Amino acid sequence: MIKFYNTLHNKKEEFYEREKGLVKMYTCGPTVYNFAHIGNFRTYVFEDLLRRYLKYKGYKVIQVMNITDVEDKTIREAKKAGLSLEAYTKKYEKFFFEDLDILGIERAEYYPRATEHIDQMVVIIKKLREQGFTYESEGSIYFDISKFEKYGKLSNIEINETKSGLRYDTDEYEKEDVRDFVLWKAKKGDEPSWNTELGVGRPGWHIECSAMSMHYLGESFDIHTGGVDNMFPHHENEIAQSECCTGKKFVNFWLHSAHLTLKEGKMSKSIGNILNVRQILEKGFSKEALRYFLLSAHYKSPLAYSEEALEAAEKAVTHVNYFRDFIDDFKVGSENKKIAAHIQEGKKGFEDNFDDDLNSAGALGVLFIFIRNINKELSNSSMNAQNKTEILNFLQSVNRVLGVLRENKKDLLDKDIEELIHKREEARKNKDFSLSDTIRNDLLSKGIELEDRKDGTRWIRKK
RNA sequence: GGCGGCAUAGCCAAGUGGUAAGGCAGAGGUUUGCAAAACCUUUAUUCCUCGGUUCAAAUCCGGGUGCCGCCUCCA
Repeated sequence: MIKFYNTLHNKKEEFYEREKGLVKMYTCGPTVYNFAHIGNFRTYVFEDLLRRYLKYKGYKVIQVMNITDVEDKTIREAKKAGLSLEAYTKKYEKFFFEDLDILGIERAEYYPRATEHIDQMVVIIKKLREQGFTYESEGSIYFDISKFEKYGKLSNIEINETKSGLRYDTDEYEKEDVRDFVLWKAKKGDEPSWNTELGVGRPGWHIECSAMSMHYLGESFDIHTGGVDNMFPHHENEIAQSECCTGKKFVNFWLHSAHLTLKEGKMSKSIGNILNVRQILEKGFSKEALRYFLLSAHYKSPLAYSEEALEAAEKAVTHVNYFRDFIDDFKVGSENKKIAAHIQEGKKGFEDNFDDDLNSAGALGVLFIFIRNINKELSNSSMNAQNKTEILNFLQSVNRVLGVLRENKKDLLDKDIEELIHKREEARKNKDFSLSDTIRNDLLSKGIELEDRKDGTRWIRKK
């Protein structure tokens, strides 16, 4: 039984799907006007964890992640760069997908671009207009939130209690109420525009997600996720426009992830305290360490960035990988009856934690206890081939969710390294320690670490 | 001003009524040609503070303090 903290009701709830065995989820994706920063990726890793765990539990998952390629920022930055909107956004879209791969984030089933779904947006806006939920002002179409009584339900915003003295840029908006939001923006200047039944213009940001989610997942679906900052107004607006359009409940479960923070507060482009994936790798951290760091705290707790935390993550990831390699290289002997029990315990602990609102931090704790138990077991007794296979299978199954194991060194075996190790073995036998140390240091400088054990020398790639 | 969240060891971080997981760092040990790594052992009488409920509280309730998020584009 899986439980999720459902923001819609502010409590943990048992998960249920609309269609047996199938989970349809929509995850708010990137606005492709720049590199996504690692705070953005905290949310994408959380969503990946959600997706992978649902699959681990046997669900078929259909995930949609939108690519926002038309809104104020993409238009502004494309113009600044002297590129067409398409040329400009495709560039960052490409970087985005590369970064997803670096972090081991599984691909969603659909990555719709807003610019390719204008028709679907127009259909929704027309329906809303027919039903009297909108009004027009200077060619733009706005959603009238006073027509939707549930407005504010998700974020617990009392719409009459807005901060007094709060300043809105009234020059830019011609709304009747400042909290109304725009569905369709009339063409301004030389902005990109589409000639539609609604006139010449472009869609507002909020309608993009409603249109793309309902197009691929239907009028009602199971899970919608995003960062907490999107709860209001974006998700609130999505609910309003979608439910007013269809008359049906939009989404059953809303999951929101907390921010990655720095001393200055949350990581955000407007504060300027951002780091992207490539910058982390340039500092010398591995991609697995970054992923581990991002899932080392529960997704609903703010996570503080620091290099110390990344260093700890790096060591922890190496620890797990070292263990996998140790098992992989283990010379089997007789059966060890305790191993199956440890695996069972580990599996239960892992699932209990993930069932409980994706408690990845708790699950990692279980994994390390498992590693210690097996190490202890093997330090003074042996195991047979079946034990070994079962341990490796368990690690693989856990890793299908966590994604922190590096490629098995045997997949990238390097003949030269093996040869050098052999040469060093000879030198050591001949007590030529200066040669053996030289070889060891050379390899270390290439990131290959040697370990002299009773049964020979092993090597691991540090990163 | 309104709404919400958080406060656990040197650092990071689980734990929501039954007597403090785990990672990193530190200490001791095993091992080693010497190392490094690995492995083992160990490290919070106590969970921001003050009161209350209870046989029992880090966990529930009330007051206080501090930090953060949202209320405006934002993962």
